[in-house]
Amino acid sequence: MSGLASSIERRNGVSLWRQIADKILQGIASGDFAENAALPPEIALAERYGVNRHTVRSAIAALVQEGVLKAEQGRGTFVLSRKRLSYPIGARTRFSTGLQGQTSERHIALLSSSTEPASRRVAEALGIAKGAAVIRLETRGEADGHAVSRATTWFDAKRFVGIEAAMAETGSITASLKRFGVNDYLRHSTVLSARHADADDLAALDLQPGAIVLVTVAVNVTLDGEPIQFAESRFPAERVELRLSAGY
Amino acid sequence: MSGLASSIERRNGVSLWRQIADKILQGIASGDFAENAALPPEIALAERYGVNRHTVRSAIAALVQEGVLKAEQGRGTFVLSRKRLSYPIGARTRFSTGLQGQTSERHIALLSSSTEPASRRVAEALGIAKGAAVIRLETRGEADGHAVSRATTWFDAKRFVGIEAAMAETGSITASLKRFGVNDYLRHSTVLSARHADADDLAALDLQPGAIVLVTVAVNVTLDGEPIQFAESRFPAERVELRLSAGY
DNA sequence: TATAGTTGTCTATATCAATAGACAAATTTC
DNA sequence: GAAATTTGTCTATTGATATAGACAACTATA
Repeated sequence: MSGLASSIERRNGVSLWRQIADKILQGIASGDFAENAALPPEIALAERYGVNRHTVRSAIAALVQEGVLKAEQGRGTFVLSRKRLSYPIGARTRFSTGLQGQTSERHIALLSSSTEPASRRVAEALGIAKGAAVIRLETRGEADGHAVSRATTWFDAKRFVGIEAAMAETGSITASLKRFGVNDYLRHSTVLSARHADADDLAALDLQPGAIVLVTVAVNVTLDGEPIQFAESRFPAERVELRLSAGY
Repeated sequence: MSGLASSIERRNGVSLWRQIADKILQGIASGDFAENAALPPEIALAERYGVNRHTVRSAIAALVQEGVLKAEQGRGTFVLSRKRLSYPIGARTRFSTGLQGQTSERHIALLSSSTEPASRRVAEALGIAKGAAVIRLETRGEADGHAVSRATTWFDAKRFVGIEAAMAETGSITASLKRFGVNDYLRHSTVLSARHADADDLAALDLQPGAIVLVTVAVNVTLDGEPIQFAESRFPAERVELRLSAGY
């Protein structure tokens, strides 16, 4: 790889400094720029990307703001360790077990909950009538104090009365479902896409505007094949990658 | 759902018109804006997103350029049918079988090929020594005349001598591997991420600058577990979604 | 045919983004 | 201590971005 000389596009709606900030992030993720080491000097980066030094400085300023880089006058600009989390995704993946070994502290925070009529999409996924009551949970996944996911989850309101309370108490979907007699469940289907983060995601995931999120839309079912949960999760692409293992 | 009022961020490196173009694309994908129907008038969109009408016009102009919308003076602006391709991904997925039923014509075009020493990443994936010769193929997947993927693939040069010729001839990885005695293979692991498209992707996938690509990095193995192929594929997020089915 | 609704074009203005050059301030190296 | 290297600050200029308002051109409908 090492996508060198893969140049920069002008007048496209994305400013040069943001594009270069993205390139530097890629460079860190791919190992081109080692962690805890100095970045090439600004003049070298400007030459490398074919832009003015001040443009590089804007990119660096944004990454310093994000906490990815640290600039020291006279010495250089340094890469703070910020490895991407690798988030396994598969039939039996749960949030807490997924990141085992990569982080020390992780849980799901319940941001808000509400009951609403099912949209067509939700109704079809859960196998209930359109307009039937569903419980919607807005949650944020956290690992080591950093937000790593932002999800919207729907349950059949009739079958899972009070699951929002269980969720707030336990901080775990799996534990909450157990209270309703669901001891095991499988991921039935997942659809993956990507887009720019919207204002909601930006705030919840502590991202800079323009950031990209990976989006998964999944249906979980019991071992009998009964759909119990429909969820859309957003992951910050700069901090998380999704891994599909063979044993899916 | 229906992320209404999820507002717009200013001075972040991404211009307002590009953010609004993204929102309109989302709206089409989510069904907020029906295909073949008229978009709300420019003034309504401007109010909805809290920007000037001219800014909305810039966004629409970009999407007209991309072929997503069609504006007609006096009548309105219309959504051209442009559904996302749903690309299945799993242990036994091949490009040609994957899109069956969704498109009529599909094949892989070989853009270029070369022999090079294996980087650390490639060597580890293929289980060969770093620096050993590998064949690199640059390909583009096409469906119905539209580019839907852009991939870089590596093979052990010793084991797959001349695979680039087979690839150019057959337009299929599966058929090419058959010539080397590989009648079946499995996807061993896949890592998923997303980023802004670089200049290469933009040209090959016919994207507008600022577009997002889904990135998969995969290792394919024979039934015996021998790694034979390492590939990084880029999919345009606005045209393709990846689907993981239960039967993975 | 008249009117309302919608897209297209034009002018003007203010701010952001990018380039350019010069020099200050801090650190490292000789 | 002097020189070289690197980040920080300042001024100036150009082009892209965003807002504002007015009006033309076209379409559909009453």
